Amino acid sequence: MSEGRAIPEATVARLAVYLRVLGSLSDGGLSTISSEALANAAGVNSAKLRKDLSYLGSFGTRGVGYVVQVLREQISTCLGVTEHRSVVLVGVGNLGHALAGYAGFGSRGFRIAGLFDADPRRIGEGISGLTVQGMDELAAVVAQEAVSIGVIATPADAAQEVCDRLVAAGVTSILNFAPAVLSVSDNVDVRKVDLAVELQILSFHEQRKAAGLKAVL
Amino acid sequence: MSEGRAIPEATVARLAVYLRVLGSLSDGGLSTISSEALANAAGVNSAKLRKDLSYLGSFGTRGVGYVVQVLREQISTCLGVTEHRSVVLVGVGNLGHALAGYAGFGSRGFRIAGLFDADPRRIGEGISGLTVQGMDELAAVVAQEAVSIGVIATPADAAQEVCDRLVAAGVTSILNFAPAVLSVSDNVDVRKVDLAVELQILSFHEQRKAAGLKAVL
DNA sequence: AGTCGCTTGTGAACGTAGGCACAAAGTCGC
DNA sequence: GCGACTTTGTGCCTACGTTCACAAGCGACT
Repeated sequence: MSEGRAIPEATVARLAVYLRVLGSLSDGGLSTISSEALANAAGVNSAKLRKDLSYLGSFGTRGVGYVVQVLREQISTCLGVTEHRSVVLVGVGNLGHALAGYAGFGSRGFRIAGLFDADPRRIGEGISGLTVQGMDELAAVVAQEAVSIGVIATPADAAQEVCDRLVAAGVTSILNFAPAVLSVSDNVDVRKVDLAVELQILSFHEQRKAAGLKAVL
Repeated sequence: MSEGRAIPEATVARLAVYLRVLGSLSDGGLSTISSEALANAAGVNSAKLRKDLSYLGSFGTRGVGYVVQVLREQISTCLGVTEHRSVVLVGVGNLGHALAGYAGFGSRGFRIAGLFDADPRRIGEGISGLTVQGMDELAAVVAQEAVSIGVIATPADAAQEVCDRLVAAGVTSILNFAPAVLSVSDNVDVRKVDLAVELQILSFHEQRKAAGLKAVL
């Protein structure tokens, strides 16, 4: 199966999870693993896992399984996180602070190249080794550090403007934590994480469980 | 279309977004809206929006559109957020702090009924009007405040244990921010948010864009 | 009251994703 | 070297989700 094949979106999301799980397993000293075992550790069906991996090529050994190290390299290459990728973070409020201090980014292939905020009172503040800069500096940092990903952690009403500035500066992928719909041109990818939406989805299922219970009574 | 019909998972996620968008529109004084306009504001296709709404029943008016207020009530009811739903948050580190202070929960149907942490040094700390409690208090709070949703914002290695304790206390839905796969019994719903995974998905698309560019050259 | 224009609600077609089950391909023991 | 056993890679089928396109329904205007 060649590298040229289009990889489904759903598969990409799972590959990232496999990579994380493989990291722990590898730290535990495991050198090879079967699809069954890895699938269990990642919480998916083993057939689905094999199909996912088959998009990257076929480098498992029948009767044995996969070599953990090889798998990590293949997935890292596919996801483009073989060397660290630079990101900028805009909005250093509550959530922005937490993100800036999140160790998981560094250990999983990302480097925060800059922190930005529109509020003059926050500029100059130091957060985990970085200094918060004003929005005027954004374009220069993005260009100089070859940043391709921007993270938006501003209030909703500022999100679209920040997004536009990021795109203007050359960013082509955006991770948006603000509860707002962003409109961007086709060549820019946006992923959104809305914490309240996640809770509401869970709430829906709770609602269903409660309704089901009532029906039984 | 009756309430009894099963609502697809994908639709539920979008309903939460519609509800958010309707909130802003309603604040802006709008009283009715067409599927086309709402779809634009929510960033989806209008046919999809109509189909989504049709799962709740049919209360649009042909030639006119939907009454904003009615729509909000219908969606709120469906999602089970007509009155505030209580949640508990476990893990008051970097991210936990941010979540505890997030105003969006309150305004979108949720109330934080308790903050918990295993670290004795954090117990007693006050965060946005609440006091951090020890894990021993968890079960009592869950029972007393009728909490059905738990949020895990601990390090990965503590996540499974915290999850088990939440379930034992009676929580039936979990939102997991820890980069770990949780195993739970079938009657418990888990949603996970992994910040690094989100970035890796964006990274993948960047990788593709770069590869495409190279192919052109 | 009748007609016209607009918008909903939905059937039908299409595309994507998931899961089973099995042949192919390798290892290990003898 | 050979046979038994293990595990991969994948073809096929089913289920889910998305999009199109249009008939049915409602209000506004005459």
